[in-house]
Amino acid sequence: MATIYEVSRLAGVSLATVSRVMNNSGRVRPETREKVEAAMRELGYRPNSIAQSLASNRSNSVGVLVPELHGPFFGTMLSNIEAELRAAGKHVIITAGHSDEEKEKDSIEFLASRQCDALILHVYAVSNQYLLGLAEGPLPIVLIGRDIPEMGGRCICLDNEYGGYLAAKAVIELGHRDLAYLAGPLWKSDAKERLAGFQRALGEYGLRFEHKLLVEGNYQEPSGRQGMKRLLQVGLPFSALVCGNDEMAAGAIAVARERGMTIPDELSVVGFDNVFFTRYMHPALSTVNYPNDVMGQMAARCVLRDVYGLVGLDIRNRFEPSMVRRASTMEFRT
Amino acid sequence: MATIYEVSRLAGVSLATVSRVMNNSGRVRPETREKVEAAMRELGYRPNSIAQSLASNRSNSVGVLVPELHGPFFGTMLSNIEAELRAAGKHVIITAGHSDEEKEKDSIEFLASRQCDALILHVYAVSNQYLLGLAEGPLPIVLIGRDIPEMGGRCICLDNEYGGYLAAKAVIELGHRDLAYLAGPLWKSDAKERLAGFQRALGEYGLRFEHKLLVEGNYQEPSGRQGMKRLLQVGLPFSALVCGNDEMAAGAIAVARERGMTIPDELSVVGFDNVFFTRYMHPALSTVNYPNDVMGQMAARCVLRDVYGLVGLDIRNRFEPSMVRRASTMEFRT
DNA sequence: CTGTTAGCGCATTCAA
DNA sequence: TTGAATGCGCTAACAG
Repeated sequence: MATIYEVSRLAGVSLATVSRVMNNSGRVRPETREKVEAAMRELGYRPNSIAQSLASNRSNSVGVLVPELHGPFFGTMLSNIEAELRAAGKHVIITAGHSDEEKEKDSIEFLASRQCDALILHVYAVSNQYLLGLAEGPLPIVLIGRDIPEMGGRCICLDNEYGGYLAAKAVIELGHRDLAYLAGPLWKSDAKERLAGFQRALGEYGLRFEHKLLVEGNYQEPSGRQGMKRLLQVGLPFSALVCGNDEMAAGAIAVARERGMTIPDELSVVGFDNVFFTRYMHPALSTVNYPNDVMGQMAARCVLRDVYGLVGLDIRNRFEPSMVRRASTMEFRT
Repeated sequence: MATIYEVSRLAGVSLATVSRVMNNSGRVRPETREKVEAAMRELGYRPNSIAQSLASNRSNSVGVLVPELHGPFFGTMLSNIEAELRAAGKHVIITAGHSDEEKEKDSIEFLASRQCDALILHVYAVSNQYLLGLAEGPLPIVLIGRDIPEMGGRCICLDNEYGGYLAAKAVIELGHRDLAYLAGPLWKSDAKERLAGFQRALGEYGLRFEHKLLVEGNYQEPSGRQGMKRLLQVGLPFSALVCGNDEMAAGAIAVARERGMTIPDELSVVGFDNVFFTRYMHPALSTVNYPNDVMGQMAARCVLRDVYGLVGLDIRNRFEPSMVRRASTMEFRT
């Protein structure tokens, strides 16, 4: 690997000059620049970014922490974050926090020790207090999917409560009056908010919230299956099921089908997130759209602007969910 | 941020000693070690990994290049790579190559300039020659999903040909004699191999391969829809459809259903990869299992062993696909 | 067992 | 516009 020193010798200039042409910093006479560039080409020179980082105290890499790397939800988010950052020449270091406080903190430490210039976090387990403390430190952070007002514009989030509201409203307006709810893990703020929105809709339409028809899952498909079984055991009738996310909806539908129910004729089902596979399901799942792709992009732009000083970036912080009507819901019929 | 120098002063020892306790290198008297550790704790010291990398010429990070970050297939692969490497204290830098030669090379340059200790690559577009050239360079690489014999044990791959064979065999043994094939992009080696296996099975069972019932897609769901439409236009009957991957199978099934066909009664469908959503489909998709999770793990172990010198790791290079029979296939009936 | 010393490859003053 | 000098924080001989 050629170093800057060899380039400078071949070009007959000093280290500093080579550094200047690399970074377009300071004035360099065009002819000198040419000489240097020729030397770089001849040697196949590639700057050592580690050394650059050490000298400039800037690593050009941003750490990203999401709950999981697999699964339909975070993949698209990561994809957009990477694309946006990569286009700006920044590296992405990715870790998974597994919704566990210990692991989330561990990941953050991990990324921080790697001298990331900024962190993009989608975390569940760590407290707001912890995050605020972190935000006061020297390492800039941007949050996705979590709203902490004190953090100013450093949160990219969705109105989950309204999403839950929309989901309930969608089936209520189809005439359903007995709704069950298959919640995500209620210690997670988004799951709790979605449920709250659901309950608000019931209230607005004068429907009673039936506690027995609320079951808590963990956002995974198997818990959707389990939850559906529990709901059926309750013995109370319900003609519509609203789910905390799409994966649980998929599980619930599978169980309903095993029990001989047809969807949507005997049961309308609504998911949440609008992950890609909802279109492949049969019937295609009605769900609440979560624009996690552009939200990922916005988080990336946030660090591009705040940390790397890029200007003229279009950035939005708050997003509204929207209802996507497909085939898993239909009018209530007795 | 406290530096090693401040720690050494507080502990009343030299830089070198602090370095030794950090890296467990060289003998250090227990009491000295204690003093140093106490000082580190008191200062909340975290080593600057950039500086470590520069000094040791080792970045403790491995670059990973996959075609896409989203989608069901690579997510689980990445997840396992990250987990395995992370457990060993290594960082993962992820980029996407988008099956484009330019972008793949670009990504590799990108990762190399970041001083990765090794690269794990799942690439389609770059040539074997290019990869062999790369492998001769100073940067160790491990390939997933691609077999280049000259690379020795540095390939983790699946017998795609056999997978295609199994898929065809599965429906043939159910009595189907008219099979259609919805291929992946045939310039990709895995797509080509899967098709070859399919054809071999036909031959072994004395069936003729009908060119008109071969359609090429691009591994994405919309191309599955398109492909299915094209197949139906051909006018030749077929009672079974074998697909190059699960996403295309999902698209094909959607179209079949729009045309009023019932699956599997009127058409048996087989996918490939066994991605997670095949279980959520209705009917659940019969498919060929691709153990990309453990394959990712094995690739990670490969670099752990070859680059970081870990020993005692269980590593397998070649994997066999297996048929997963679910509900989308059934016996042929006239 | 511990301290001294010399870089790793580059950015960045300050002079010239 | 350019060059010389200094240091980023740490590892790795080498010496003691």
